[in-house]
Amino acid sequence: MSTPGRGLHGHVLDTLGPAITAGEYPPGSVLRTDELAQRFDVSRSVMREAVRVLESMHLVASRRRVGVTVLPQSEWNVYDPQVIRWRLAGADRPRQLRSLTVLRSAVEPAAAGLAAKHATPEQCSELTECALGMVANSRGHRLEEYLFHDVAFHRVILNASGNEMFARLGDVVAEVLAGRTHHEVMFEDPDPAAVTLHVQVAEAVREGDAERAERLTREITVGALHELDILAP
Amino acid sequence: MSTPGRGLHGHVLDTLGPAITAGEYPPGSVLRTDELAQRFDVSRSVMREAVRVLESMHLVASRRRVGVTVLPQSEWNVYDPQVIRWRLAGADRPRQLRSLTVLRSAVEPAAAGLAAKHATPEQCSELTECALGMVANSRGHRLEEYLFHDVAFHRVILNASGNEMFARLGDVVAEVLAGRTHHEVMFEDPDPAAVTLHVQVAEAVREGDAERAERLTREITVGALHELDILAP
DNA sequence: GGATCCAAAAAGTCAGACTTATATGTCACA
DNA sequence: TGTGACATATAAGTCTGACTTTTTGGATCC
Repeated sequence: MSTPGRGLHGHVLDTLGPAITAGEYPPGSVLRTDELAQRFDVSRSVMREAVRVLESMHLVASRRRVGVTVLPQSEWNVYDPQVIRWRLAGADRPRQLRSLTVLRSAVEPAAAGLAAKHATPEQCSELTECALGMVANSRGHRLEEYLFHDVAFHRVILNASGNEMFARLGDVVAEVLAGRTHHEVMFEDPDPAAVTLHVQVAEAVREGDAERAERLTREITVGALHELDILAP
Repeated sequence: MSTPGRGLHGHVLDTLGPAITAGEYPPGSVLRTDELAQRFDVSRSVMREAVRVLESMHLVASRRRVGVTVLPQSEWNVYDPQVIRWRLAGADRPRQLRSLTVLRSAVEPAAAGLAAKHATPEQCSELTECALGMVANSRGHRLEEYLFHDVAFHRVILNASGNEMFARLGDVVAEVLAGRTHHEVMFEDPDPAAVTLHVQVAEAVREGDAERAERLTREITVGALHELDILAP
């Protein structure tokens, strides 16, 4: 997916991270560095590096004479892309998808409004191109092609907002959209209404109509939330 | 502030992190682990742990035969609380405050709307208490006391939304509010209109009026944005 | 000029010895 | 019986030095 096999400590993280975020070790569980090092067949130095990374994500806390304690979910850095990926790969994927979708529905309309004010001509073109790509692939079960343009569309909006915090949510949105296509029930072609809305958002941004861009994007995200309610009520 | 002196590698991070986020090492700069270890007078193992943490924040990338490369700002995990703190402590604090305030103005109204639906009686009480605390300290230059209740108020809203992603922005909001009080020009007492709005939001949440809670909270955040425009146009 | 090979450089890994903080149990004393 | 001081064991933290692996850049050769 992202950066696989960036050393031994990376391999350890790929195993330990998902295990912790999946709740395999309940909060308060204590792990010992030496034992983990043995289990993963790596040296203590490598294991320590892995623990440091988990610590920086606030998944664990390391204390002398105690060990490596697993922290409660409320402490986790849930905005860390790595943590998001681990959790989306795990058991409570539905819960995770929902909370991310709620976040989207707060952020994306605001981003679209700003994009209408700040988008460069290039970004406007890209946006139109993405919307057209969505239209072109909205029928005939071309789900992957549709997804590709959908993700690109939302990335452009977030980037064009000019706000760094918004822009960095591009990966999150991509994960959510991909998750919807790949894991949820999706036999049918995308909702034609949603496709139209994307085209209209591109229009509004091009015309600099912030209010309209925001309102239309809100309709898109409300639709996404509604979809979740239908699939997992 | 948070977890000072959690070992030697923590001290290294406290120096290197702010230096990198402050742009002291331009993107593409190459550092060598051994040299850094010497500079900070720590062993290579400790230095490696620090580098691993910076790497997990996507501030740097470590490659064999090359060294530790500083990544461009666009790669940074800007939602990492540690990174946020480092950047707020640095030179582009104003920019950072602005982008965080824009984020707030997208998220908090939505959170308030959800809070109106999901807040427990306890949370409603807390909210009212906070609002009253703000009123009580809104005059006579009791800025610290006012800030305390203001932060608590917004934390309760975010938590009561029931959305984990929103809830985890409590620390960010706290930093922004604290930053405004401590570093921006703020001779005068808080805007009475803002105080009233907080009281009204507490009311709306208590009454379960989501639409009103959202609208009032939007007014608060619009005010915060407007304030920034006046101070740093 | 281009493909191939070589050597240096820096990160990566490992093993072992030592240090330090601290939770916990022990024991004396009240 | 409870309480405080003290000893001890434990696990993280640190350091060092040797070795491995990957990769870059240049030298060499065709």
